[in-house]
Amino acid sequence: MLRLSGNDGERADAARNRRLLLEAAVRIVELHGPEKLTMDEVARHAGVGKGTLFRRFGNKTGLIQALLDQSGRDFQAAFMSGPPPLGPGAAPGERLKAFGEASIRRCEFQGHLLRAAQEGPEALGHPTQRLSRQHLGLLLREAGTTGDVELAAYQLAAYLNAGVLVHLTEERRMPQERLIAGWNELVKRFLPR
Amino acid sequence: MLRLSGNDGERADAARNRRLLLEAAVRIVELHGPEKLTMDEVARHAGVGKGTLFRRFGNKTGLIQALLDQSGRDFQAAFMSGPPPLGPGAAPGERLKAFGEASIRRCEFQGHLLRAAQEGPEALGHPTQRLSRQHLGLLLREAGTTGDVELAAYQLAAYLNAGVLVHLTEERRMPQERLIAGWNELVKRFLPR
DNA sequence: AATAAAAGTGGACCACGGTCCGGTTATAGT
DNA sequence: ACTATAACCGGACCGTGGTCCACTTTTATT
Repeated sequence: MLRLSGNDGERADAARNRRLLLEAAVRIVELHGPEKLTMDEVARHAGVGKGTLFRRFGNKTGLIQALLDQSGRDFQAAFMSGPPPLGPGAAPGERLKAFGEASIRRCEFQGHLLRAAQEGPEALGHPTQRLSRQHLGLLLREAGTTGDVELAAYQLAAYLNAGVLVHLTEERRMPQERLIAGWNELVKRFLPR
Repeated sequence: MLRLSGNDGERADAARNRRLLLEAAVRIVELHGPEKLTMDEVARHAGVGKGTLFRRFGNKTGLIQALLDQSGRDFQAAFMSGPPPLGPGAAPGERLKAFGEASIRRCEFQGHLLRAAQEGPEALGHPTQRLSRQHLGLLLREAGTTGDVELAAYQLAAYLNAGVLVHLTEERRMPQERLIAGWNELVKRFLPR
């Protein structure tokens, strides 16, 4: 029987192409902005067929998530096991504030990509989003919030949606500080007094 | 100089085609569901060219908004000038609760269309959504909520987003009553105690 | 009734996301 | 080295949303 020897169950040529594709995508975004990121162009710049691109990343959302993967992992690691106030060690209320602030700041540079990755009917079911809500729910419970905590997590997460945040900053021209202050107010409303 | 005589600045043939197109769209949605609502099919069933369809409604979102227009106008009229508790006359807190409940119930039958109409980067800037947020902000102010009321309206509206609501009901299988109770809890958090 | 301009019309055309499948290549076992 | 097979590859192809523009129809004016 045949077995794979690549470290991730991925053949060497496939791994090479994944690298080429990601590099091409990064170059396109840096040079021409996220709106020019089309699947055809990525494949073309990588010198690879379109089928390969879709086999590697599933769809455009998957490609964008791969692009965001590094900073996404960093972010997850930070709030799951990093230093306070984002990570464990601080009071849950402080961690909630830090979580929102970090999310909002992340939108400054990656807002458009994040929005693209978060739109579509299935986005809310994606593991990354689930993890965020789970984390929010956990902190709320730790903080002693009563009632339907699961829904409360959805309510908090809804405000941190990249589509909302980008609209607020670009269309409504609200500075980050205001969005962060708004988040802190919101969090305070959820904490028991 | 030429002038239009149609009541809405629309030529007779154009009005006829608008009617045909809307009827075709309604038929398609009723018969085969919203996912089968393609612009080509609508034009074909209406016996009209695609260019005409796009001239009338701008884009697919515009067509869907036109489909939702009737119930949307009813809803707006209800909370702007209808009977309490949705309309003026009731306490602002009660009106807020009624607003959310009505929004959530509307999603039961029109969720998928509403979601389609609300996705995309420009949806948050659409007049309908602006009006909703304005209304929420007004009620919050009337209720004596302090702080950044404008952002608070965004925070409330974010939970009533059709994408969120549909996900909650269909993916997470939450009953409407729970979503409504969650809304009431949320509203309570925004009211001064 | 004739006229001219504004408004409307339709379908060819385009870009993009996504699928499919016959041919190719890397890999494990011999 | 040879072979079998799973994984990979590329690009032709499709559906959909949206644009474009030469042609037709309505309408106010005369």
